[in-house]
Amino acid sequence: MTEQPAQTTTAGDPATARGEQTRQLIRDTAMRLFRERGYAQTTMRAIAQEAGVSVGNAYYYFGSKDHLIQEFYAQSQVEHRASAQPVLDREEAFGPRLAGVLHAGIDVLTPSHGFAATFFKTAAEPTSPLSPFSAESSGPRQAAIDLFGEVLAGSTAKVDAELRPQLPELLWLAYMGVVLYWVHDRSPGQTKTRQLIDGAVPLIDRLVALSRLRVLRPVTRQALDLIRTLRH
Amino acid sequence: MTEQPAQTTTAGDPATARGEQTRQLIRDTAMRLFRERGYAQTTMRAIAQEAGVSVGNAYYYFGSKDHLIQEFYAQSQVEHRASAQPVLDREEAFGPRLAGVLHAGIDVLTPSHGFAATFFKTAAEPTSPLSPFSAESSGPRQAAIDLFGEVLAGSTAKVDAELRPQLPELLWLAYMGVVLYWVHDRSPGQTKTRQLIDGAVPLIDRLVALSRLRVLRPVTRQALDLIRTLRH
DNA sequence: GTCGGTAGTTGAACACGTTCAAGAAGGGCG
DNA sequence: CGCCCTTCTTGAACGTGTTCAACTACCGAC
Repeated sequence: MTEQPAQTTTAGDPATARGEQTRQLIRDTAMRLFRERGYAQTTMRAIAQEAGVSVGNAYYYFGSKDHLIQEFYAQSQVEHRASAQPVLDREEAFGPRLAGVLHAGIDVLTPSHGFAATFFKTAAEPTSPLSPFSAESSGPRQAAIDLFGEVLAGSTAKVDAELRPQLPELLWLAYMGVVLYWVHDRSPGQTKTRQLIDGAVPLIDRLVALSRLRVLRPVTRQALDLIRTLRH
Repeated sequence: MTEQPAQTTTAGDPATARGEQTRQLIRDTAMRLFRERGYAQTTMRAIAQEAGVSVGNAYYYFGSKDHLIQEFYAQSQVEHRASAQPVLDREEAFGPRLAGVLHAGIDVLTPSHGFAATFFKTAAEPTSPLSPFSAESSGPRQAAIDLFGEVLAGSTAKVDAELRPQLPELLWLAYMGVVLYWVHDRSPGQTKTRQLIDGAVPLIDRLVALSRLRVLRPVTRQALDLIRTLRH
């Protein structure tokens, strides 16, 4: 439609540059329609028509309708990382850092609450490449875990030596729990989820501090052993 | 096909007795095919054909393919309750009671691991009536929570007075976590899930006992307050 | 016995996600 | 320019879950 020079705007991978703008066009159209109508109500035919391509062409770039979700997934992760940066720069204490990063994650997701909720079912399926535990999404997952690693590393918190290496992954798991709650949260503006974060963070903060307590050492060790056993 | 007397075998609700055996026939056929071929590979047409009815007739009894899952759900709950009974009769200590009931739940689910895993995605969708948190499944859910109430009530465990009323629901939530792990468990025979139960139960047992400890009182209270706030 | 209404049943039709054989576009190379 | 190969694009066709207007079977009332 629009006339443009030979080189792509983003100047990405030159080996696959040819269809790149078509790919982005389809992706952006899909994201828009998902937001406007919801996931189930957006048909592949509608996406193709609005993007001005054929149905089959959409399938050339995205193996299935679900794969379009993965696009959303990756995009959200990047936005989360970016919107968490100010918090990591500003805060020093563990609690505020964690709370800030969790809130930032929900901030990013909030505009898509309606349709994100619908598609999270796909993410829950173990066989799906969309599962946050799957190998296919290990990239975004590791990035997310690393983000919580930064939360911890940049903080002044004193953490039990045995707990420390496991903590980022545990915090990520807690974040998954927050997202799960958010998905089911029907309160206006998902305020309950905000309460969950604000309530759970001091609790986590406290528990992390308590993990160094003598009485709790055996429990801590027991729990960590279990986690190590269960990791695949 | 087969000749039978006027009264139904189960002699259930007389008001809706007429189509009851057709309903059961469709349900049983669906469950069998789900087990044999998996959920996605079983078509509504195949169910109808094998049951010897028309496709539309299956939809007369079950609003959607998903609703057939709910049937599996309810059935599993009943079986769980039944297979947990010996444990509740035999054991007196909290730990063994809890472990026994959790293992019983997985025992019931195990033959269906293949297809149950696939359909749990539907249960994760918040808008779905299949969600364990939804109003539609409040019946089975309450029954399940009550089961954990029995685990606690019949035990000799000493529990913090404030924690006690919340504990059955928390234990059910933990059970949901076990099921979630089981769904993703690819280890042969799902042995990892068994390890999870055997590892987590002593931990829970220990934490419940510790909840009465003075140092932990504030944390316990803080956590319980949060939970009460978040319940809808 | 006949009538009427409810419960049950049917199969064709619809919209959807997905596939695929066929073709078009583009570019390197003689 | 002509050739070939890869990349990209198309739209018809398939199988699926679901709907629905029409039909049949039953059963109580008159």
